[in-house]
Amino acid sequence: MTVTLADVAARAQVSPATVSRVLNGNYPVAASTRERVLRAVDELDYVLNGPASALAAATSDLVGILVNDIADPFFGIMASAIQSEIGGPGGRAGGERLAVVCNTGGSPERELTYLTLLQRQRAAAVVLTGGAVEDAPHAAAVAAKLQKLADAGTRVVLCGRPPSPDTGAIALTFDNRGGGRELTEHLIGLGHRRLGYIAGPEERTTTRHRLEGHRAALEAHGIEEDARWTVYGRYDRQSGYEATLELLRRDPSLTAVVAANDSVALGACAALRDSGLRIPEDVSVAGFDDLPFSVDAVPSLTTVRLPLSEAGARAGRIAMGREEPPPGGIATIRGELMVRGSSGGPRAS
Amino acid sequence: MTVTLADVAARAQVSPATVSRVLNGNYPVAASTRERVLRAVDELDYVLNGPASALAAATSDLVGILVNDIADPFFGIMASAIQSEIGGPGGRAGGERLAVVCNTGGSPERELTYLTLLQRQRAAAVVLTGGAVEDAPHAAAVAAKLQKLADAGTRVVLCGRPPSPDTGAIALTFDNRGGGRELTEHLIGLGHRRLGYIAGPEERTTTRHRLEGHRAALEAHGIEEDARWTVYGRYDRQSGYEATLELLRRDPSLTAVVAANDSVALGACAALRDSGLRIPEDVSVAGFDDLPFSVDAVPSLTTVRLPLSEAGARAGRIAMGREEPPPGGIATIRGELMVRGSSGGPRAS
DNA sequence: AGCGTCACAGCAAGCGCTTTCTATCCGATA
DNA sequence: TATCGGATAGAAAGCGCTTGCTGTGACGCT
Repeated sequence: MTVTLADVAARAQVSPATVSRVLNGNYPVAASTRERVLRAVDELDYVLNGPASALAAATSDLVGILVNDIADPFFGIMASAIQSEIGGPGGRAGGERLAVVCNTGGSPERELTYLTLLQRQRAAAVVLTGGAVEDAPHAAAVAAKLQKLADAGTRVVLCGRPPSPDTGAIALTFDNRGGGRELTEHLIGLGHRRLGYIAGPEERTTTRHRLEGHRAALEAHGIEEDARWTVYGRYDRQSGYEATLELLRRDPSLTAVVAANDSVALGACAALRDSGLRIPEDVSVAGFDDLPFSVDAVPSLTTVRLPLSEAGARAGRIAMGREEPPPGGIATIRGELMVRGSSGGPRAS
Repeated sequence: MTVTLADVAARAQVSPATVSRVLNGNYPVAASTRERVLRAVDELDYVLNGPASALAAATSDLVGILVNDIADPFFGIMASAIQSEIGGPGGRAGGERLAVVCNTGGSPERELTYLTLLQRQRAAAVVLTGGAVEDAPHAAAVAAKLQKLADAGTRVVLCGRPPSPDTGAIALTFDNRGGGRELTEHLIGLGHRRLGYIAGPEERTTTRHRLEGHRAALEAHGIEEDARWTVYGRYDRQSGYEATLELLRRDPSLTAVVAANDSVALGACAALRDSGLRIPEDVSVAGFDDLPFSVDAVPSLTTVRLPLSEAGARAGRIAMGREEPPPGGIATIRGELMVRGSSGGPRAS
């Protein structure tokens, strides 16, 4: 039924071993033999059996990429960059590898299950993107899993995720705290003193770090934060919309709204507009990430640019062993403040 | 070193066969035995060897999803929906399956290579999303590959892609032509007679179909198209920006610009604004797809909504054999015209 | 001429699991 | 009580490939 190595060997009049070696190309094979084999492969339209070779060689060419939400460009961009370096077809490196993008939906259980699935497939490497969940038991479970993967020879890279100490995982972390702080300082510098903050899900590291940066900025400038000024939500537009209405309800005198990310900021803009407020004349808005659409918003969004693509590419290269991991296995990647149209001085109050 | 089935068997005092049966759960195993085995699995922290079981069982639990550009929400949304039905952790269906999202970057070669890689892994199913390339040799090569996959028992589903006759592939096709026509008719209905069109890459089916719809509308209303009114580009914002400037240069009297998709439309809006034109007072703009950000654009984008999520979910279910394929293996999915702020009557000329 | 050296090619032993077929134990049936 | 069939468990034969080790000529060297 299906063509096997043996069939090719028979046709090329060589042993299966030789065919295997031609296909894997890491053993001397005479040119004439090689050609004969390749011809047979071609004629029989032979396709290697992946599982069989993975079993025999005890390695696989799968690389897992875990993302929270594949529909979110934040992850899409990173995944794309990672994958471009993983190889896959078109990648520079030989040895075609299959990049597996796994959508965890932000769920800790799914994350764990995917990790197990990848472990089961004996993945060559795994890249985890995006913030982690702070829940201690889960964090421990994930750490244990990463440890195990690393022990089994799977290279583990965290991209845009806090380091996971003692697991052998390389971490490329975004400086969310620093970015958050810089962003809020920018607004404070413009004269804002009453700033609302729309945070992401409370249990995520990214949420906490950005918020901490925000608060550090407030504190540094002697601004006492009002508990009403922070609302938690999700990392999506709708959440931003609703949270903004809530903020406005709690304190209509706010002159700026800092959002957990750009999508949230967009929702915030919509809510403000629907409430009859102008941006930035009445209320300034700031996002985070600088996703492609942010520059197209009207007004364009003041935000913190994260080098998603660069970070992803680097993570991919490290995962493939094509780049030295950073010293200590940890690198912090800074964001860049992008001042645009959505932020301005506060209205006279 | 690594724990194998045999180790578990030894520990549970049963044969490897029994362990396998417990794990796969499709053979009667006494409750007490099962429990003993599961305990051993737990204690040893055993993880099944995927390749080995795939080899022995001659089936794998990998499902491939091919997308043109993972960083583009159009594909991200579909991929997400497909994956949610594929199972993966959290999916309803048992038998966890690993969804593999492959980024072709729109390149025919990569598409083919990924298909081979998937074939090599003996994927359980493959879903191809997005338009195809029209290039005949390549189309034939892909068709042959799909045929082979289908023959090997891999379920093949096309989602948002034209049917591939005689390959055994199920097709859920978007009615790009109809949508394009409806959209342009809307603009014509508003009084526009001079409409620019920013198409996607010339060799893609999606591009052609949408353009055909546009032209059909023009023709139906007796509007003769000026060759200067069509510009080809890519499916991204920048392309829309540049193409719009080009259109404006060619014919400043245009009163509407129809874009290949929403991203392009956003670029068009930016270009128009930068050219000092108001939307829709001076020039109306229309997009296609209705991606999430379209409603947030200012003005919000008139576009054709494609039920990406629903289509993806359905494709996923069909791929998993959990839903009947449509009669004839082909279903056409219609878009829905969403009239919003970016389209209005033409300026008095 | 004799022998060590290469450069290749083949043998065969698995890799870790699934699954068919067979053996066994029991309660049920006559 | 002898027989049977159902319910479980085990033995063993692969699944298709990789790879360490073992030939085997051909060549070059002394």
